[in-house]
Amino acid sequence: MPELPEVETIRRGLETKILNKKIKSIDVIDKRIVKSDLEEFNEILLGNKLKEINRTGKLLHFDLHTDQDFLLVHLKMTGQLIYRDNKELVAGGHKLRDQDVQVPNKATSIILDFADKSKLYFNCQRKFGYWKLVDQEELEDKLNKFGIEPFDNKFTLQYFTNLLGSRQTKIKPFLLDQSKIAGIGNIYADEACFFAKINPERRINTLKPAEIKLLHQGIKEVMDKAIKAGGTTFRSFRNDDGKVGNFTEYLKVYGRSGEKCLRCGQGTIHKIKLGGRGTSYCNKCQH
DNA sequence: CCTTGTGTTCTCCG
DNA sequence: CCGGAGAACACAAG
Repeated sequence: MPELPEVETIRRGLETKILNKKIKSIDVIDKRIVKSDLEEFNEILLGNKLKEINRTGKLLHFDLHTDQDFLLVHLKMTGQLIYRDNKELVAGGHKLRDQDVQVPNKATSIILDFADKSKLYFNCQRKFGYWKLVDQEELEDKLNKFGIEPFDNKFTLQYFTNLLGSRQTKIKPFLLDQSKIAGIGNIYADEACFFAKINPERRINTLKPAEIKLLHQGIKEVMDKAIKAGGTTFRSFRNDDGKVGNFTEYLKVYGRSGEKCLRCGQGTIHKIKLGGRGTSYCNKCQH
């Protein structure tokens, strides 16, 4: 599941590769992905250049060379953005090395061809992801709906404490709310709660200041380490080179249900449903 | 029926 | 009665 660390991994990767390259052709293989008028989509992108790649939460937004034009790309659950340079081009597409994703493949939904013969492939197995062209106003409307970025300097312990307030709601669904904090998804919500030794079902107004401090630290630390490891590949995540992320081996609770707790050695990782989401935690050391 | 991110809809409460 | 909050549900495809 691409969450903040995975999307940031892709953003950093692509930033060194596709900026200011002329888009020579666009192949929209699956029209469902494009949420703009297809004709207009082609018209604006053809011959254009991507000037900047930004990320807010789990959403990528490309600043196009022409004024007032922005491209939103959301990976949702299974989206991949894979870049291949002209050296890897063979008949029928780009051939890959071991453990890589081969592109194009049956999940490939959009292909951008750049003037230097490099290509950007958008793969999306479940077709939930989208590409959408927006103007400045729509971009701002969209971005304004997001809460604070966890790595924003303004995201201090005090800010987090104020944000939590005296709500009675359970902590995990709150962490997943993109309008409060941007970019936390199911994996890092569970991992941050584990870090802070907090049961994901705890009501916010029962959290002690020391627990809030640990949770604030956990959100930042877990995602910082995940970015440094190039993200988590649980199922389909690949970086812009088509490679898996290495944070998977550091996961403490996500995907470990039924296994012994790696911290206390006594508890077992339990899996429950919380707010409609699978939720994993240690029954012994998370209170 | 499961997976998760997100948008919509509903209810509740002040 | 309005607005916000939060919960519940719907939807995407395999």
